[in-house]
Amino acid sequence: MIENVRVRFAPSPTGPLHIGGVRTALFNYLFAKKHNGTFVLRIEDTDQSRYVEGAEQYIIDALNWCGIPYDEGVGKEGKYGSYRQSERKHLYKDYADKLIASGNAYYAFDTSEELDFHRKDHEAKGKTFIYNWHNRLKLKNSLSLSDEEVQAKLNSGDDYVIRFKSPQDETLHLTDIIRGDITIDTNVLDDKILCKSDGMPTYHLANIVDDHLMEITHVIRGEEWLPSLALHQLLYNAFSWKSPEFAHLPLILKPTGKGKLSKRDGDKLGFPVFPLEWKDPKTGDVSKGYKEEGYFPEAVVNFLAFLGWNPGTEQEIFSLDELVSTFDLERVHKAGARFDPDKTKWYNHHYMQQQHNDELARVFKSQQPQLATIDIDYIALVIGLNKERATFVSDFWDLSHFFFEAPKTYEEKASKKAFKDNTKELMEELVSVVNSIEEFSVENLQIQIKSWIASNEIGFGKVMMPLRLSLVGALKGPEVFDIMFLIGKTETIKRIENIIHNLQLNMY
RNA sequence: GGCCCGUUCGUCUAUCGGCUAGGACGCCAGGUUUUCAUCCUGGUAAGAGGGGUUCGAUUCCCCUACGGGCUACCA
Repeated sequence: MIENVRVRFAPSPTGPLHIGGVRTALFNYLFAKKHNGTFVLRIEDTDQSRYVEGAEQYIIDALNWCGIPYDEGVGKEGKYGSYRQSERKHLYKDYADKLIASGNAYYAFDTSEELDFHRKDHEAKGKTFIYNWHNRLKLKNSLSLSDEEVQAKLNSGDDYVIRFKSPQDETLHLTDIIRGDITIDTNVLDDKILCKSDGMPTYHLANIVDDHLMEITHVIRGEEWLPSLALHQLLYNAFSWKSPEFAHLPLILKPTGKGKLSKRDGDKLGFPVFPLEWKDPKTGDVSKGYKEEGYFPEAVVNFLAFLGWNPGTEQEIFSLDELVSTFDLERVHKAGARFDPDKTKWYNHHYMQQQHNDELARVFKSQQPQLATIDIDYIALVIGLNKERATFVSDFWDLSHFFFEAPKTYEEKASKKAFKDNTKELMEELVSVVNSIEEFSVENLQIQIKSWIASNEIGFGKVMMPLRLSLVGALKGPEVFDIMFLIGKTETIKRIENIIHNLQLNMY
């Protein structure tokens, strides 16, 4: 047990939270809970131009739906607030100034156009433009310009950024909990911008300052941040702060093809990429969500936990509590994991079996207009008979519509198989058998019908197949006797008579 | 292009120098269910390639190949 663990999930409110983001949040949550620590949600909204209305609330809703709520953050203010970086803006400038004072950062006046030119110019010559030790004295900044010039520019209100002065000729030894030791030559690092010309900090500065101020002990984030680790470590060193420990999670990749999982993959292959449905406020485009598609949060969490992590045993079904006690960052896999929609469905089918029938009935009823007037207890009984073959609540109608309405047609292929010369006569006899059953129970139905078939040496298939067809309209569904019992004696007879009527018309 | 990270069945993965390479999803077959599905049993299928180190390498090292990420006044 590690003491006083504080971790954070720090998304940017630029759109709906991607399923990969949910997994990052989940691993943070699991690690925090495992060590009786605190899970913080911090909103990294330093880029006003990318801010999307509703995204922040979406993130909060998504975490809540998954059952991995944060302990501290927006709306749950603790002693480290505010938890929105836009509201912490005033903090960062002081820290940037400290870095300038200590010689670890400097002002730079190069315009975006000038930098673009340098990049293109280098590219044309087959080189890469990196703003760092080897050319910073040739560019416009407080290292190359005289103090007077710098002061004049600052006073006149010229745009400037603050850059980190990355060191020369050093070898950095970094440690990642998942990947072990990583070695970096500081000469390939560039002088990253810490403060933008609009006065806002970039991710790098805000992130380090906030993680320090919020006393974050472990930074668990996606692998896309690995290249920034050196800079971040250097920043901690420059401030003489103890850095947290780092763990970079493998990325979630497309089910097929190249690259990381994207919104487009979900559209193309027909599975959600977001936990909740999202309507883009600008375009009006709607993206599917796991919740709305009928996934249970337990299934999503269980599946996500196994993308990049495993317990080392053969157990694959884990409740959130079990995950908390079993989770271990050391067991996180290093390589990216392809997303597998089939396995998600398998998990959902599993968790479907654990749902209560009355709760499923409630959801089913609310989704299906035809069920508006049907008694909820009856629906729950139907659910009980069909649950094991359902993956989603939305499967139930196809699976069980004949419990609510008589079949209107009989499946052609099944009819050919079921209807023989004497079927009409057999069904007529069956009606009287059914009619004679006083106490209409599954057991009695089974006993009476089976003994009638046996004593007349009819052959089970000749009765059971047309009977099923009369009740269901197809050769599928639960036990016939269960169906007969649930729909009741009157309806059962009505349906058998209906098939007799159809046979008389020689429709088959 | 440069830098960093990675590479076991189609997919998710186990193995921390002894392997007849295990499990799960998917797929296929059989059984149960006088239906369909579920379920059960079985099958299919893998350590990128080449060098080392070692009595012995999937496991450790190097090279190559391939994959991924980063390379913005985005996070």
